[in-house]
Amino acid sequence: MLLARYGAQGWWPADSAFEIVAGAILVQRTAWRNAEKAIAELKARELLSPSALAAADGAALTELIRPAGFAPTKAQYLQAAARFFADGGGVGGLSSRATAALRDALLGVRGIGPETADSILLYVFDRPVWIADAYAARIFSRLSGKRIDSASQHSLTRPWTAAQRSADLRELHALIVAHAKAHCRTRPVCDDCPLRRSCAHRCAQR
DNA sequence: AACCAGGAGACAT
DNA sequence: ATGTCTCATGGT
Repeated sequence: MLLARYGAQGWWPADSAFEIVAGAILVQRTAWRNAEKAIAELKARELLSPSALAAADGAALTELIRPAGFAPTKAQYLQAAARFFADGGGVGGLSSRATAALRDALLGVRGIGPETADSILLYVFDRPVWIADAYAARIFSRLSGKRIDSASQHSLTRPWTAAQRSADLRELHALIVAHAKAHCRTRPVCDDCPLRRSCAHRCAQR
């Protein structure tokens, strides 16, 4: 029903797989439009490849991505990720690994935490993974009427995904983001929420 | 002019 | 294992 309401989201457009990786890091705790500016700067300088980004000057990189916020930190994160992909033989080289092993390896990279790792698994490596992000937590908390803490956010959302197709999970994640943005903010009551039937608590009007 | 936007790491408990 | 604190910028 979310699909009917919001339509296909065409999620995460990017020219290359590694652009998605960079985007996933740059967008952390940041509005997409700000991350987008940083990506445009990187793209204009041909820095959106693991080797080029790993070789870039850190201070210069910091200036390029300043619009995305947390620039000094994210510059380090980006280069750590670039090194990881370069050392691993790029997306192609890494894709021979099993999902669980790949996830562990990603989590070992500075700047790649659970959400970013799962986003990369789903959108770069096409693995069927549920993304338990803040938006999903918001929706589940509205549906259940309970607060979703970090622990239950992790456990409650992960197990049933094994049989799902990655394409569906991509779309679902995108729809959840769209819905959470439109309805599940912090204020109460919404009359036209598509989840209203099962929405024991309430959704928020914008 | 406060408030928020696809988090993650360091650190303490 | 589970909570705080900090990090930084641009748009409403």
